Amino acid sequence: MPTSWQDTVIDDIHAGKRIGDQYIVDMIRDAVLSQRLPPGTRLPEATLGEIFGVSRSVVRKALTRLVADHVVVQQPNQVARVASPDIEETKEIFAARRLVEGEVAALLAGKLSPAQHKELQRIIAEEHDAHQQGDEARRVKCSLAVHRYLADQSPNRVLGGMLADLILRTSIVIALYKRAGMEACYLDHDHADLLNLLESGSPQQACDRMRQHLSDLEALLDLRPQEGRIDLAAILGGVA
Amino acid sequence: MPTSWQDTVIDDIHAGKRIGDQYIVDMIRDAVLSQRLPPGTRLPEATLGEIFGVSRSVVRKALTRLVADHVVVQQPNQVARVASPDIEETKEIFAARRLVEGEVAALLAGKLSPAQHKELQRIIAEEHDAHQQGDEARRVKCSLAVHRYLADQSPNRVLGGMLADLILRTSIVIALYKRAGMEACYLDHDHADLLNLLESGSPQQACDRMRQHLSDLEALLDLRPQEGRIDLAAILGGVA
DNA sequence: GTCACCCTCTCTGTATACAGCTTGTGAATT
DNA sequence: AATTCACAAGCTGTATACAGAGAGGGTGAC
Repeated sequence: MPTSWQDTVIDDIHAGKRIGDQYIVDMIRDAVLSQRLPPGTRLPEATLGEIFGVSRSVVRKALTRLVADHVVVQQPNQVARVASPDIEETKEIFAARRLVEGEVAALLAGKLSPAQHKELQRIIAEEHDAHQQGDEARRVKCSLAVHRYLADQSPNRVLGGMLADLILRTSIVIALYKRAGMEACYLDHDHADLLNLLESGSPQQACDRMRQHLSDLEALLDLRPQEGRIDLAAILGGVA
Repeated sequence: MPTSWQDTVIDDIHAGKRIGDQYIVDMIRDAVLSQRLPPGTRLPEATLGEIFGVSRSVVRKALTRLVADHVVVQQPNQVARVASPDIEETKEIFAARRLVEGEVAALLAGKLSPAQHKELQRIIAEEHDAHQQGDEARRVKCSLAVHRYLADQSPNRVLGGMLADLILRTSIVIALYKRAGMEACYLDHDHADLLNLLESGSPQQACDRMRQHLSDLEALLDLRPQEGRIDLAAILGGVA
């Protein structure tokens, strides 16, 4: 599976890009966000080193940072793995995200610059388009882009950073707990609604709508305490 | 300055403790919390390695983690330093902390176990005692202990973790911006009040009181845009 | 057939070596 | 006296070597 990265990496090297720990962190983060790296995936240092063409020193630094971000878990003398939070932690992540992203929405409400409004509109339009065409991967990417943009544009950058972390962790738990058969987590007009309230609503309205949006998202997951399945996936997991 | 650590470290080694990156992270975190390491202090890898009796590999891992925690800042090819946030970031840290710790207080309100109540009471009593005796260092330690205990006991551990980070960052900015002449940041009955509301108040009341407490704390700082002083301290700084 | 043990292989933890960048110092020049 | 240039020292970035922990498989005894 990481073999598919090889080519990208080689391209980037030829493009003169610098391969360092930042690069590796970005690549892995992105792979987790787009659910190309499922929770529980093994991430041996030597393997990653070969893929990215660097020594273990660099890989280790990248992994340490990813552990701090809660994207990767590491136990002493064991292979690092993509995190796979349990159900309780999942609920806590959503609760935390409601709190933080609700506040970010409130801070942004009524204060969007024309450029910001336009950018959000563009992303949401593309998301809608992707959905129409059934291009699921692109739709997910756009959906994430909406929230990541809000995190980036948060007037309070500390909150913005915290939100960026929570978005990442949310992606992981969605990959873990999305209902089988449910092709996607798509709430049709939510993002457009949200944009309207950010543009012309009160902070309280924007906050409430955001919190509702996130609760709806959480409700699409299957968070009942069904023992077997998750642990199996996580522990036997690998990439197979 | 770090020489004072030497002895502690040697003791710990003889006590059979394992010196690893976790140990170093804890020591530095603690030194920052108790304001023994002022913002801007240089932290060269080799020096830390000698002090703790480990190689740079271990020190580098510890520093990477501290950077992720926003306790230390690192620029390429430059010595790591204790973070020294600017005034704007300081305000953002306080705003974020009001949001998070307010929520934690709300979650805890009316749900304190007898053991939790007792422990908080004990810490607050010791804080009061330390204040009476003019033992400033101990009072600060107790004051921090109150908030750290709340972070630890947060029913939502994700929020708890975020709060722990914010407490650390708050300590740093207090060290940076506390008013000269103002010996301490002590709000006499705030913690006792808070405990009362956590015990018998509504979530909303506890949240509001916590937010107020944090705003009062922020108000004790000197956050006017006075250029020179801070940058001087941070940049010329060192430990001198 | 099953269980226990041992061996091997893989992977991580740590130390160390070397290369390159950055900064400060001192001399030479204007 | 001020300025610039060059050299030297201090530190970081990266690679690599080696030791030790863990997991899995195979073999032997019961």
